[in-house]
Amino acid sequence: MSSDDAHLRLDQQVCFSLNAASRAFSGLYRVLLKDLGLTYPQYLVMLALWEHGELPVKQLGELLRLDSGTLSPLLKRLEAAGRVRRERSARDERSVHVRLTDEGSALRERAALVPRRISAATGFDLDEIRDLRARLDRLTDALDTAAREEASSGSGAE
Amino acid sequence: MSSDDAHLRLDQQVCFSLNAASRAFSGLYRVLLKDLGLTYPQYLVMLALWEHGELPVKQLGELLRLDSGTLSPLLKRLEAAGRVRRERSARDERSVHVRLTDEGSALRERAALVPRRISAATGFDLDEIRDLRARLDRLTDALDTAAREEASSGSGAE
DNA sequence: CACAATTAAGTTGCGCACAATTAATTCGTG
DNA sequence: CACGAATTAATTGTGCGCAACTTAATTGTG
Repeated sequence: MSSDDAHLRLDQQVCFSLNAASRAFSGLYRVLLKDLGLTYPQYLVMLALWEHGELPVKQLGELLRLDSGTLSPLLKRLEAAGRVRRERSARDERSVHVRLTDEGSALRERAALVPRRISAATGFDLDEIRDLRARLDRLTDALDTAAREEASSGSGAE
Repeated sequence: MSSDDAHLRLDQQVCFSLNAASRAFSGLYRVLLKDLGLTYPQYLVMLALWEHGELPVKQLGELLRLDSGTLSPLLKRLEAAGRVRRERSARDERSVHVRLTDEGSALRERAALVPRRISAATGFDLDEIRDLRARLDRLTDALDTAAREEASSGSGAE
């Protein structure tokens, strides 16, 4: 209704475009990971484990920005599928360590082609990818900060 | 293990960054929309209705890239909250038209501030936003195309 | 006109994301 | 050492996204 409708609408569409792109990625990953019996979030967990070997749930959550409400059932499914094992730490019984089974490690070979096919599908070159990633990470930081501020000013004690 | 690990890992992170940015947006919208009693997907539906007044579910799905499996329950919730009404079209009884209630229309005023606050939170200027959106839309198209090709070559007749 | 193919919504089932809560363990401080 | 605060996972509940399927109406073709 005001004069800056165009501005406002455009802006709304950044999030919309972002959302669409994110879902498009998921769709492609879904197809590529189907044979491996992995979802995209499960694939991310496997990537982290292939790189680090073993991780406490806490650290996995920090790496992937996911909380236990998401990770606990996800890890349960990965364990049921024989890809990982979970065991309480002896040193700190609050902590649960996730590590690959032999089957989980072996899956790495079969997943080797995935990144290349994703890369090819984007049609972006390395510089473009780097640039896009940088912008997105900057955006994420800005949004996270704003959300925290809104949350604390909205109902907080000030 | 191969020489292009860096390339592969970077690439994986585009999707990761994208996903993170998308969730960060959701988080901020969640805070801003809380008072209105809307989720972000519900807000998108309301935006479409505020713009078009009334829409068949089919067209709503095309605008938002969502299918009936997602929209049907979402619209049911919006209807239960008194924001929209659904009625079967008289001309074509397969089609269901969604239109705003008075309460739904009135909500527009209260949502007027949201885009501005989102815009401010990104820290991006108009050109940057336009550019980012263009890249993301290009990416989405490329990924959608690739997913379709993978799907048809994976199990299709050719 | 009849009937197969198509189209539009809805339903079911599964997995993810996240808020809120709970349970168990560890830490910190008196 | 005791006990409250903090930390770590897990659980519960709600909503979204999507595949697969169902139901009902319309369209197209003979």
